[in-house]
Amino acid sequence: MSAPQPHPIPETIAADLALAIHEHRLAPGTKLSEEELGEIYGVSRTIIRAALQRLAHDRLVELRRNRGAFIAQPTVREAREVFEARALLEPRTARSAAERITEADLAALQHHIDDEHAAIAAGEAGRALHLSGLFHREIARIADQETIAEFTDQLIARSSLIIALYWQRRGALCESHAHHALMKAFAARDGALAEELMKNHLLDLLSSLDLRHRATAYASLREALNG
Amino acid sequence: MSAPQPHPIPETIAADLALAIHEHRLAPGTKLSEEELGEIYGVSRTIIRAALQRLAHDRLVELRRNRGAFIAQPTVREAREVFEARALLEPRTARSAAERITEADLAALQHHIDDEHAAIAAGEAGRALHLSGLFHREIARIADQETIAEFTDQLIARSSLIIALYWQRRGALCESHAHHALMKAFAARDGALAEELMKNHLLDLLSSLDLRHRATAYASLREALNG
DNA sequence: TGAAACATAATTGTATACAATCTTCGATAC
DNA sequence: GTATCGAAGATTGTATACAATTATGTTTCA
Repeated sequence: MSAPQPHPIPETIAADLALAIHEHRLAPGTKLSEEELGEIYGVSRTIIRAALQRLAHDRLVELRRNRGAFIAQPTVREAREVFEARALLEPRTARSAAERITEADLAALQHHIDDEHAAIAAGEAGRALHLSGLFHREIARIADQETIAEFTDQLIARSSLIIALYWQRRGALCESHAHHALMKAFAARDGALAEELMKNHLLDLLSSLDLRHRATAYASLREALNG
Repeated sequence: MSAPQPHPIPETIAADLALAIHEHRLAPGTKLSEEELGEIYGVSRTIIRAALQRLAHDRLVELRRNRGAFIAQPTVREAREVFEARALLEPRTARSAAERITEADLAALQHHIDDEHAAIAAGEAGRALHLSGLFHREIARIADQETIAEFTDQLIARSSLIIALYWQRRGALCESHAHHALMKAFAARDGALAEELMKNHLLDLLSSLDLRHRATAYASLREALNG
């Protein structure tokens, strides 16, 4: 959606597409036609190509030469590596965050959790997943490590694709408990506990994936973006 | 250099520019004119813009809207964060590498060290620095963690810029000893030792930076790229 | 002399046109 | 009936043209 922004620069469009991917409105493997995207956003292919290139660099989109752009389909190996990388970065980040978190930060985190619950209650699974990612993103921001936070952002985004492909038992709200426990550690400024909880949380996530099968579900571009 | 490739696609040009940055032929702050680059590489601005966008995503180039592209000038804070991130990723990577390294890998690493020494002996400081980075890059490859290796690549590239800006006492061949010690740990398949050595090596690098002053040195585009 | 304002030039941002490549689908041969 | 070849169509790759913005240098006024 959001066609007529004041400056529909590539960045804006890339962000919109990324959101659609996070929320599972665009499924892995979906072809992203340049002309169609151009019509949807009301810009020329020049802008679309820049946006697609950006997404490709974040590994959310795969560019095949002379073939076009497709929503990425992470392999089993990539899925493992992404969560292993997260398990390397985020626990340490959680520790830093716990050691410097402010009351305002705590309130913001709680807000994310509340929104996530509301989305689950409303049956908006995609939005809930996105908000769950934002929880992790917020922690990286609180830790005040911009460079690592950017890597984490990228890994969270790729996790959305991985979950779309390999998470079979979707209904489970397995994250809620872990996020609540993390909140308690943050509130107590217990860095060691936060680190341990985050580590286990990420390993739980990885083990909850079924890396044997791939789920498949497609949707048209206009359906996913215009709504 | 390297103007008439069979397919001077953006990727090729971005790699060439990245090499020039690694080898300190292009200094931080240098303006990258689209038209001039287009003439140098014999392609239109379309290709150049794609290459610049890619480099911007790797933080080697900064894009200022309506102003143009410039070789990035990492801040003091960014310099610290980059080496902290490396200190978080690379020691673990070195451990994995040590545990699975093959004889062929060892030979390749030794080859890098030899090349580096040859470059130092020949007074090619820029090339030596680049080869020093390749040593780290090779370790990430050996560890067989593609995702983390990519992050490491990016951090190594940014380190080149940081060294250009903040490394005052350049003559010192401070890395040689550390790389030799790492080689011994790898040869002994001693993961714990490799992890420890890498950690200290990176902290040494950070502490050898003078984060109070910025060095400045410019060169013309053609001078840096056509040679 | 110094600063502000304007005109001109240069550079980047975007759209469009054309070329190259791939896909599709039908015809033909076996 | 299947497979292969080929032509038409569609899509991406690149170059160019034009618009928008910024940089520069000159003029004018205090």
